[in-house]
Amino acid sequence: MSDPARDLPTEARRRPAHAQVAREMGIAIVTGRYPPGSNLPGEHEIAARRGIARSVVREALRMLGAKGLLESKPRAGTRVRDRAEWNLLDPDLLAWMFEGEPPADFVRSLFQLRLIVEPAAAELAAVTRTPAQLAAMDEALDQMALHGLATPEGQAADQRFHHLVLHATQNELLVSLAVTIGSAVRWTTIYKYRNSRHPRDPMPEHRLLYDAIAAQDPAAARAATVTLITEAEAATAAIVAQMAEGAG
Amino acid sequence: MSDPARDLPTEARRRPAHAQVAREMGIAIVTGRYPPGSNLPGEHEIAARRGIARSVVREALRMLGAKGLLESKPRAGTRVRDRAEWNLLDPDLLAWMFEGEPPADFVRSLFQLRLIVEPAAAELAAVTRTPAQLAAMDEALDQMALHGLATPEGQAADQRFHHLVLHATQNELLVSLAVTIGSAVRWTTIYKYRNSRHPRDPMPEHRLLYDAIAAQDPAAARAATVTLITEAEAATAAIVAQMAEGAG
DNA sequence: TTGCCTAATAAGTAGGACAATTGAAGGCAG
DNA sequence: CTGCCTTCAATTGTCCTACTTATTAGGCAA
Repeated sequence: MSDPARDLPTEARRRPAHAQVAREMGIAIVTGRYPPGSNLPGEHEIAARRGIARSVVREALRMLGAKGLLESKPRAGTRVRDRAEWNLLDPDLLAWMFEGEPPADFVRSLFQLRLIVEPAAAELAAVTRTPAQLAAMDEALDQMALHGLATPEGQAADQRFHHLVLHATQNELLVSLAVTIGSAVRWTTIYKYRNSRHPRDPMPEHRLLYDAIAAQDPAAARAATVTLITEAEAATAAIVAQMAEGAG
Repeated sequence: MSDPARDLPTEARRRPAHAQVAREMGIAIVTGRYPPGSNLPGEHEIAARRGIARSVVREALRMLGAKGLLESKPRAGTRVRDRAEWNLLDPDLLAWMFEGEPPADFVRSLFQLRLIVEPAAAELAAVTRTPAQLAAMDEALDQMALHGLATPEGQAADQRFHHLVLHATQNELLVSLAVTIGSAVRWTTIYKYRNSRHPRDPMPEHRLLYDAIAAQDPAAARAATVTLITEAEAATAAIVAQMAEGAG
């Protein structure tokens, strides 16, 4: 009952120190506090400043290096690599991007990518889906309709439905993309329902997509997906504009 | 003078130990030697077996963990995560996949992804490309025609051309995808020209794509890209079949 | 000016020690 | 016998300290 900070997704609950440090430094980098080409403080200094061991710092730096953010050389120090070399499709990186204020250009890129990948995936899924997957999609939509998209359960069902569609393509690279995109889309959904109440009921479109996949109609599946994403983008754009208004 | 193994691209030239270990263990994991769900040897044991310090092992494990391959917990050890949680869009992971024998299903997924992303990107690029980018593409194609695709220079020019197309979309997520896909495609190209001599001259199709982008004709750009990838896939499939024949 | 050589510096590696966590064995009560 | 609880031990997590290696800046000589 009295468990403080349990339903606060922003606060981490007892993660290893190296993961914590990696997260904080990763956010600092992707939000521009350490711009590409600049050097990070030395390992000793970072460790001393945070009161932790150098090994922890090094493990964190290795993690960020594995994501393409950093490059370390003796004597030269640790440099932030050029943005083009970052592995932006990394789920952590995506999430960290949205920790700062959302860059409008990045959101645009994200929806553009969705508009490229997901309609094509829906086409594929309409052909390759199994009956079992179809049933799972049906159930996810039921859950979604039951709870509504304003609730965490409903949002989870939404995510599950879209993930199922990607998964049905039998293409593990597309599934991997789904995880990445999904983590980012979660953010837009949260903001959408935080700032405006029920902008539109997306259930009819979702059902349309489901019906197309059930009927194994690729063209209809594509059309339904395009509609879905386009509307989501429009809604998000409205929110972003509203926020910019409020800020300006 | 006496510097052995200097011009061997397969062998790493003095990389840090932690990167070396991460690479070797990463390959062992993605090629199935440590299957998902299984536990790795303990950190002490790995260190002792390889004759290195545990700190080096831990840094390597953190790198693999950052790519979604591992999950470590006290007492429970370090477990290989489920394949669905791997970050397959990571360039290193992609490269490591091809260190073993190429999984046919994975190659299929790769070309399917290319067929989804690159034609759409070409459409975009045809509209958004700048004159400077167009000129760079032209030069890359000239280099490609000059050296031929059988040479490293020609292959580099090919990569550069495709990268330029993606870059012209002004979408950094697509660019990031390009790096990933490109690193994998490099493998297929190498094999293609190692096992069969000049299966087909791809220059006309490349020029067709260039002309479409120059004319800002999205439909033509899409069509040309589809042709390019389809032919590359057919050629690769033939090689894979040939290799399977030779193996069986 | 140019080239080499030295020295300073920061990352890389090693190795040991202890703490924290947690899964599992074993004991206790029902 | 069953199920909960305690205790234990194994493994990762963290810290420390020393040393090594690579790299570059800057001095020195030609």
